[in-house]
Amino acid sequence: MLNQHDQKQSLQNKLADFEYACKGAGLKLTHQRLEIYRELATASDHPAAETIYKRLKERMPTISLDTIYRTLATFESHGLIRKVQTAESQARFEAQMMQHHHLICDKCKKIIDFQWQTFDDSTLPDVISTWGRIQRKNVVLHGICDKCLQKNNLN
Amino acid sequence: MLNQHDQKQSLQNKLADFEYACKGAGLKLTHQRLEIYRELATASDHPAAETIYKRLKERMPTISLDTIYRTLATFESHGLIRKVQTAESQARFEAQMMQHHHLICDKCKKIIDFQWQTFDDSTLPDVISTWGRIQRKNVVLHGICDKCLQKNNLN
DNA sequence: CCCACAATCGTAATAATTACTATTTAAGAA
DNA sequence: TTCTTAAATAGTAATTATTACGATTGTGGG
Repeated sequence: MLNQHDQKQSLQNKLADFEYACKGAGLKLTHQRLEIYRELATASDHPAAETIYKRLKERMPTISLDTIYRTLATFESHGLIRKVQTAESQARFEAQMMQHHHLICDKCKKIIDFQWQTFDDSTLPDVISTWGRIQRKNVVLHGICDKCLQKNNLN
Repeated sequence: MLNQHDQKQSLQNKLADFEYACKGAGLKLTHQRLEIYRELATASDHPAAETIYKRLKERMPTISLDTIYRTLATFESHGLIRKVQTAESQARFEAQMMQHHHLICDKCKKIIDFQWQTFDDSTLPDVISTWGRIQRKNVVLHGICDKCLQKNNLN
């Protein structure tokens, strides 16, 4: 497990890792894949496929929405990115693969990443032991962010 | 906060609470709403709208899919049920409103509820404090359940 | 440089959800 | 109990999100 410092991996390194992973998986390194990955890796807002499409279209006017969806699915199946669990209708994605947790504003739907080492180190309750093989344990916090509280005078 | 024992609330009590909540919210107590709620309250598999529709159609042949969606949305906005966060395209629902957590099999997509008092009692990391107002904190565990492990010889 | 085949583009199709309108029904008043 | 009215439903149409398809393009190995 990498430490706090390593999480702030430079974009350079991420892209290098990405290229290496593509090579290893036999995935051709296309312009589109590189740009889609770069877009997701630099985005901090866990964008939906449609959002990525709109952003990329500025730089790559001919890119197709199908390519975005297909590529994101490919990336996910190779463990390069993850689909974020939300209760929204549109799926959202993230390139951050290090252990982290989510803080979700139920008003503006903004998702923030955070670390919680104490939780990561904790042992699961006994009932779980017979269930199967646990691969990930994550915390999801829901609430209203400060900005929304002030905007709507909900405080 | 109710204790462990109260969580195993009888269907009778749940339905009574439901009727009371509808009355309080000015929601008409229709046959459809009652049956949709009953179906969800007795289901243990966090069903999708479509699933509820199929099940109810046996007993209520004329019920419309639109009613299922509309009613579930109404229930959710009144805090009677919750939309479960998944990475699937279909939204899934639950009537269990007591504090609990989810264990999800990434193979068969089955979702199991579990309790974790130690986690519920834990305090959040400091970074969170300035974010806004936290309303829920939940754990989501991902993995492969025993059944799937044996079926696919993944163990 | 050329070739094979994987990947893309543009569009069509499907899946999931929401909207619309005529009709029905719950629930309060008479 | 019957009447009244607004809310809710059924059936269907429309929209949104995602996936599929077939012709064309482009990567990467030889």
